[in-house]
Amino acid sequence: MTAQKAQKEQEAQKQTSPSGRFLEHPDRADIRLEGVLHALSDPMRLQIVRDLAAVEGELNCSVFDLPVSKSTTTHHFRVLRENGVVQQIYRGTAKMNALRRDDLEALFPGLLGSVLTAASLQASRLSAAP
Amino acid sequence: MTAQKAQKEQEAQKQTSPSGRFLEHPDRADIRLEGVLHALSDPMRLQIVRDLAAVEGELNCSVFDLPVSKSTTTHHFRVLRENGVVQQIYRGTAKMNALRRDDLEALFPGLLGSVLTAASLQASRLSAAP
DNA sequence: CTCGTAGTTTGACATCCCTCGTACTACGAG
DNA sequence: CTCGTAGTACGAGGGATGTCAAACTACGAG
Repeated sequence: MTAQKAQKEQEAQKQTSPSGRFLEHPDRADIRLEGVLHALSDPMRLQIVRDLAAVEGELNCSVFDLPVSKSTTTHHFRVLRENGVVQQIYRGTAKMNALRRDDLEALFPGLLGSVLTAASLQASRLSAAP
Repeated sequence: MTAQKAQKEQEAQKQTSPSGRFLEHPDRADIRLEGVLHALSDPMRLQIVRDLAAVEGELNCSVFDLPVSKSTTTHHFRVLRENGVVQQIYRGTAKMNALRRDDLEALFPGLLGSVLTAASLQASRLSAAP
């Protein structure tokens, strides 16, 4: 499922779901470059974004094998969402995550790609040097 | 003067200058993507980088008209230098600053460009909507 | 030598950020 | 209905960050 479909699904949930499990997302126009850069400047969050980019779809929180507690994981996903980097939506007990590729590309063309490339290069560089 | 020339000049100073006014810079291999993103995620520092990029050369600290005190300005330049974004060198009483374009381009191709483009786009976007 | 200019250092302060544990809620399976 | 799973909320602690003012250092001009 694409991020756009997920967004529409969330819109639908806002009107039909009785339980109020909604997640606030910034509008595209409210996403700030400084916020995005800050969100990406944490190693844990950068790893999350790389994983999300790798699968081209959406992932639930628990597939990420992060070396931190559950609360900390929640915190990092919240930062990514509040800064407009990811789209989150509840599906049953799971919370699915997807990159907001289109929004980011429209606002900051090429930025996500070069950050992902840079992260890959750095990862190779660091693992190659013992 | 280019950043490379400035670096050589600093190497020379390390051996000849009696006063010990040197500034530590990370080697290219020690520059980390997370650090660069963090350095760029502050509005003040992003503005500095944009100004440096605009002139294609080097600028001393005082040409930046930042709405903060002198100590805070020193602090921001230090963060940029310690994270490998700028090259600094003393020339008389002035401290000249230049982007480390080549190092950044080698490590993270396209990153600096897309960040600068994104910053320009955002600036237009924000100033256009009153 | 003396002075002004440019920038640093130090210390302080408020705030934010990453992390955690514990208690809690929402949902699906049975 | 009951239970297990997935994730949230709520502090709280410890460290980093952005900001400032005041005292200081280094250099060039005169």
